Amino acid sequence: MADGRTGTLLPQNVTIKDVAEHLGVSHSTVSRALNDRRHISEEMKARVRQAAAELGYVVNAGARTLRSAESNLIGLIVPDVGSELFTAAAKALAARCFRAGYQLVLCVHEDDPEIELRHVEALRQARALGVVIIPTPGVLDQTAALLKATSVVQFSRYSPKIDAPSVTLDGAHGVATAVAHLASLGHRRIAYVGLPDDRSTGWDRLAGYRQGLERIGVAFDPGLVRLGATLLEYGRSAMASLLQLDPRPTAVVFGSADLTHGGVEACRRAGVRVPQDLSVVGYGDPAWFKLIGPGLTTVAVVTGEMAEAAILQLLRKIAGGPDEAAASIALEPHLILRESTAPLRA
Amino acid sequence: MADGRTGTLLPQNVTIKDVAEHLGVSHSTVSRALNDRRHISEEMKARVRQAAAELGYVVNAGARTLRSAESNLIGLIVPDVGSELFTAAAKALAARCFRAGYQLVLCVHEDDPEIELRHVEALRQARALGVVIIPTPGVLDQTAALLKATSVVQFSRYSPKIDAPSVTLDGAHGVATAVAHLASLGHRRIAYVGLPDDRSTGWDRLAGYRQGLERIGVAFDPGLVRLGATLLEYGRSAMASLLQLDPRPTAVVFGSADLTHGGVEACRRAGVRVPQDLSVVGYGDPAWFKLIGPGLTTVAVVTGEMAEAAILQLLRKIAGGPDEAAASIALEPHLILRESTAPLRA
DNA sequence: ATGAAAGCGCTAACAT
DNA sequence: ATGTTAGCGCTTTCAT
Repeated sequence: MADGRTGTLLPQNVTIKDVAEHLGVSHSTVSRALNDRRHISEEMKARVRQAAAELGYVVNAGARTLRSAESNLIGLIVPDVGSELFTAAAKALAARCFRAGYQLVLCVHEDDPEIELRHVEALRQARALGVVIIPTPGVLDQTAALLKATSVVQFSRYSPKIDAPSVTLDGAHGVATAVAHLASLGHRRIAYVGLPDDRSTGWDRLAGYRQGLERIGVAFDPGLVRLGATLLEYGRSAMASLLQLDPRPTAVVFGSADLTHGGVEACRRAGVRVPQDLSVVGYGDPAWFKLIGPGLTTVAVVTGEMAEAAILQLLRKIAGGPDEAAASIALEPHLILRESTAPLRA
Repeated sequence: MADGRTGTLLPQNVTIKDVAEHLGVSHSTVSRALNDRRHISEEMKARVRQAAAELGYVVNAGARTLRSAESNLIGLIVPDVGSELFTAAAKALAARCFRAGYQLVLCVHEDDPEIELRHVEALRQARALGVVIIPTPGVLDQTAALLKATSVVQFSRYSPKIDAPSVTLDGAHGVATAVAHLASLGHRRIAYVGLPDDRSTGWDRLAGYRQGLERIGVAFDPGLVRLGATLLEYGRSAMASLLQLDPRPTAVVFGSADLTHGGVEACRRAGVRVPQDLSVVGYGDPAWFKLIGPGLTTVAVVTGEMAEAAILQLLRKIAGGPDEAAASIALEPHLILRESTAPLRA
């Protein structure tokens, strides 16, 4: 009764055997023809292709995976899907994967280690070939263990638990440069709004802030620092609270694009003029930063380059087997000077 | 020699047979235990789970797919990965898929129908359960045919070739409303910068522009219309050329977020003040639109709602089989009034 | 150049 | 409650 092969409308289950039967040949011949193997006549190849097309044959990737023990899946594991960083990574990965015949599995963990684990499990189950991961701050041991069986590259963030090379940004350098720039304009009360220091990107950039201050001989003042993870909203509230201070900071450096976004919003709401009342250095460089007020001075992340570097590392690892050596690299950000910073006014 | 099962460092290929052997039971018992089937003692379940964990067993999704003829893969096919729309769709889909135990395959076609086809082929090969697609303007027949074998929902754009319901936005309504708003401020020379009319989103919004003009009794003037697809750059150049006109338009409506972005940039470069010299209505509402100048008046797309609607449709189709009826729906955008439009000056 | 047969890892129908 | 067996669709020996 429930025979999938009768004339039910959908030609769902056409297999290599059906094609073979249709042609009166063996199914291995069909396989050879379709896969362009040797020891098969051109004529047969043509006939098989023809028949396959007519019958609507579609190779079953699952069966192939079963035989070869490897899929064509590459996992992209990220905290969220709206960030500049994600966009760059996804864009580069998508293009490269497509060209190489891989499929890209998108996994969003929202900074939840449990969700992250479940994604990694699913990728292992699917015998994913490789993984690009922006890890959560609290990667679980089990996650790290599972990841060992695959080619992995850490992207943007780095977790020491995960035994895989990383492609990151030298955030410390970026933020230190921002502080130096502000100092050169005469600023001394420089605030910092950044990510929590439980993640590599957080402590890295915070360290840069401290280094920057040290170099200009200004003591670190915890009262001028705000760290938080809810990004947009936190940027708003942190900036608002800094504006309450007396004396106010004369400049502020942000540690993420979303925090910058929130901070700028807060300034606007409070009627604070940038850069007349407050100099601002953002972090990251979404295309719209240049449209904010007179254009936002910012620590520009070379997202495209980072993404390309990560993908190339991954593809190399995949091609070279699990032992392919691969070094972690950290790219240098650079300061883009626009109009949101100005000399300190007496 | 090349025995995967010897003590090579990676415990790659642990199968249920290995677990069974380890326990001295049959592999079907292991399967039952692992899948929580009936007719199996709690004790055995526990022993099997324990052993599986110890040996590092990971189920082979490929084999499972082979048996069941269905994978747990859902395809998301989109033109690009940076847009507000994509972000909304990916976010909603990712969350829902995760909860339902599906994996999300990201496919980027860059508006190239050939690439689109290859993605659809790959998804068919992988026996994807369902597909959410923002189709290219020129969907190929073969693509449409392949898509028939799967549960599909069209998102944002609609292609008549594809036999699947769509969740779109009533762009005509949105743009017409924008025109009406400008007319109420006294504007008559209202320009339009939009997408090419080869895609549903293009002609739809253009139609809205014409309707809007008609209602206020202004003749359609092709000289005030610019249509292009390269988005950001086109927005810039189209706006620049409109600003050359004599007499200039006193207001402009955009037909996409990226075009808006480019257009605003062009205004800024040309030293045109918004809204004093030119009233501007954008399209879409990325979070940063409110930070542009005094805040951008815009046709707000309810991306979140759209995405949710699309996902729900898809999940329903997947659950209900291929014959599950599903109606196309078009959501209403609404105008968000900020400060980029002003009464016409004499 | 082609066919026959085995087996990848899993589930499920059918014994016991 | 557990074991035996077959078969999903494919690739790949090994025969012929």
